[in-house]
Amino acid sequence: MEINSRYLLIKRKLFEKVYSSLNDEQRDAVFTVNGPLLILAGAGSGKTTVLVRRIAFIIKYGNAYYSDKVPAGTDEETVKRLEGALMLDASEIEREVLPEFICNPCPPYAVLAITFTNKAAKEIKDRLIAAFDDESVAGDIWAGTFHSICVRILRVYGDRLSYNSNFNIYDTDDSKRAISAAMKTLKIDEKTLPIKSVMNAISRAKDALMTPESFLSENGGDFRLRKIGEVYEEYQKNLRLSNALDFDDIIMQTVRLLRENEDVRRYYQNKFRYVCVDEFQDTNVAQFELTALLSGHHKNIMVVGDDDQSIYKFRGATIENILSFDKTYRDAKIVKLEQNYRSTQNILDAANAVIGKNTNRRGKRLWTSKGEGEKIVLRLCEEQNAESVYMVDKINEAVAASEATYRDFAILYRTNAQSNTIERTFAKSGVPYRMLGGTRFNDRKEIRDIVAYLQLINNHSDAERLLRIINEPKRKIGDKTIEAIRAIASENEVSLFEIIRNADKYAALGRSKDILLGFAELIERLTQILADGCPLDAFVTQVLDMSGYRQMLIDAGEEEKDRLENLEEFISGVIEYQSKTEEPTLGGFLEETMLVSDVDKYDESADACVMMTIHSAKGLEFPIVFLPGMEDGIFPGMQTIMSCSEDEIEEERRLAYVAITRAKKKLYIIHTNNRMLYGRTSHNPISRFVTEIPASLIYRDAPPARRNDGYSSYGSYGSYGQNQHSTVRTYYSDSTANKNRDVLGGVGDKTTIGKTFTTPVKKASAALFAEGDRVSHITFGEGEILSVKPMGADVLYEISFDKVGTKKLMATYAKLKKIN
DNA sequence: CAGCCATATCTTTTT
DNA sequence: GATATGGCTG
Repeated sequence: MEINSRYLLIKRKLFEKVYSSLNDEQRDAVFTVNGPLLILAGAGSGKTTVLVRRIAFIIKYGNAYYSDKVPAGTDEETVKRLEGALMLDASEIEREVLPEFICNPCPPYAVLAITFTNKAAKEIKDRLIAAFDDESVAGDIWAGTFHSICVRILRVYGDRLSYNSNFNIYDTDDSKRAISAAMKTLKIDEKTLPIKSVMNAISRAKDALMTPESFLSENGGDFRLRKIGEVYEEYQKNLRLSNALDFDDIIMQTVRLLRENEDVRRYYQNKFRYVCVDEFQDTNVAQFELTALLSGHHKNIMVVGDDDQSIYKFRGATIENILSFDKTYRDAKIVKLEQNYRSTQNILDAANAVIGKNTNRRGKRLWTSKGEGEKIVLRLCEEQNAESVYMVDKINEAVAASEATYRDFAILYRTNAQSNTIERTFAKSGVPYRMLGGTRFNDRKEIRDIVAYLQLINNHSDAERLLRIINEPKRKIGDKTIEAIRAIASENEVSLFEIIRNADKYAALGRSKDILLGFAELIERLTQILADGCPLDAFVTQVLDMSGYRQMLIDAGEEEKDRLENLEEFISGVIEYQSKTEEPTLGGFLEETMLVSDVDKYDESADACVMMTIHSAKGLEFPIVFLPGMEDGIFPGMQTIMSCSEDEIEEERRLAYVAITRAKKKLYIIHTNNRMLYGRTSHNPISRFVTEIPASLIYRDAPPARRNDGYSSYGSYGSYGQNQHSTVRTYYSDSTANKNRDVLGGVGDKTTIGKTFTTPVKKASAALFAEGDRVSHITFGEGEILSVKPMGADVLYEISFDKVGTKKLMATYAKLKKIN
């Protein structure tokens, strides 16, 4: 063989040995450095490892592996030496041999890694620090969320879009208030046009990079959409006057900045030699465009994702981004990671079977070297309490047998509504648990208020924050005064604060002018105190004192004690920020407050079961997973079923795939005969996704035999039931044990259960109306019933409304009235 | 302007 | 069934 080929071959072997802890595909992904690269990473396939090691590889070795360059003077002797080096152990090779292959390595500041969540960004940063053993190298790498990276760019170049660099960020709640205000200005009634749908439409428009102008010109024909477009226009105008951006703006305006400013675009395109994007299946149009722009010069864009785990369509993600990546980037290389390091083969087979029913996917098949493992346990319970009790029992059994500890268990549900029953049962049982997704600390009123003060001090133009606190504590500034200020401000196209500061110049503000001037002075004095170098924590205290906010809470006495405590905690947060930040500033603190939620810092060390929605479980793994409520009507939900849209069913199926693949060792699937939902008992059939799992993978855990009441509709495994029954008892320590046990076993005299069981469940509002009837609906107005279809316990009406066209409505939800 | 009662609503959520 | 919001009244 020719000397050059031998050299290249042995070089690659040396790299492969050093990276032998990775599998072939993972290694290929790490070594592929140049050009567009799509990594299709199945659940549990070591995605983050690959991402981090690839970045480290790029910085250490550049294109060393795939480069065909052979150094001048390479001869037989060189090759012999390298062949000899193969005998060395991996760390020796890495230390002594690999450096001679370095080929055009990349400085750390030229690498950009983008994620969706702070948690993911932090994990990548931490692992990079570990990889380099040198914090400064890792620190130079741009690793952050889409939003944090865009804000970083906008703080520098925002002036090109006429944003001041101290712009504020509006979260969903602020933006809701602002949209509501815009609708008021336009005299659009929130009843005819629900604010939620307006918010959603505007948000989707921004995701798709549509300006108010393009939105209006595209949708001018439709009355409803035109109204939404007008709100969008007004809202956007106000954001600008407030020198504020909402979450969607942060991305969209960055794209605009890069598109419209060649020098800025060039600067970042030259800067970022390598762009890496995590969770690519969750990107929307704007984010896709952003990554394309940033990588537009060097074209070294790597994206990792899993089309089968795309579950955020409702917030604008377009699965097409990942499905057609190689159409956008014709020369893209695709690497599939299908080896799973998390679950047993049974669990993977179940997941493969379910997701295999989807058509709109690239196709992957997860496998593991772990072996089959236990079967998936399928359990039918009578109703939702029994379902919860079953989970408690299984957890107690396993813990008592020392097979697991509490933290090994996760309960994943489709909707938060399911969590109530579950939580109640767990609370009674004494099993320690942790529930994710409650109200966040930062969403509390007092925290939002103090943050609003700080935001207003940071950026006097911020209208929403000003309105939030101008009368908090009460300053006798009422609606009329505010309306007057608004009118003047809007007329002059200046900020509200500007008007308030000059309140004495406007006759309309006559009576309130002293109060308004006093408020302006308060804000300006505080601004001065900060400018004079007051440390942040002391400053926040000043704000609380001078504004009278703290006094207001103290005066309220015992009732508001919690709020005072929360404010103390907030100040601790400020102190924490100060100590970890080199140059703490108010702006920096506020940015972190807005862009970093407190959800990701829950205590993982506590030995407790975890409960959360399937959505929030994405990316996590647990030895034992319970999936309660696996019923058609819940999962997939009623809305999805009624939409009759294959796309939406596929999205739900992906969610089912995510749910199944969270489990490492054991998976419990639970469904019930009767379920109380929205105040009604419904009997849902088992989820279609469960029926898609091959029976051979499933063990049906039959409930214990019922008392001789003739209703044992399921095959009764009497002895098993008895057995389990007594096992259960052992672990209950408190007084509620008997009650729980009764529900589970169905042995007791729970009349309610008996009733639901014996009486056929009433058809909700069955056949109240017939085909041809004229009905009226609270939002849709009047219409004619086209068809009546019984569906489970409910009835589906297809109604042709006079004003809004044909809609399908469930009798239970649609409050319909007959008209004669 | 605050507090109370009536009413509507009922996926999924991070930034 | 539970909750959040809104409108109304004192």
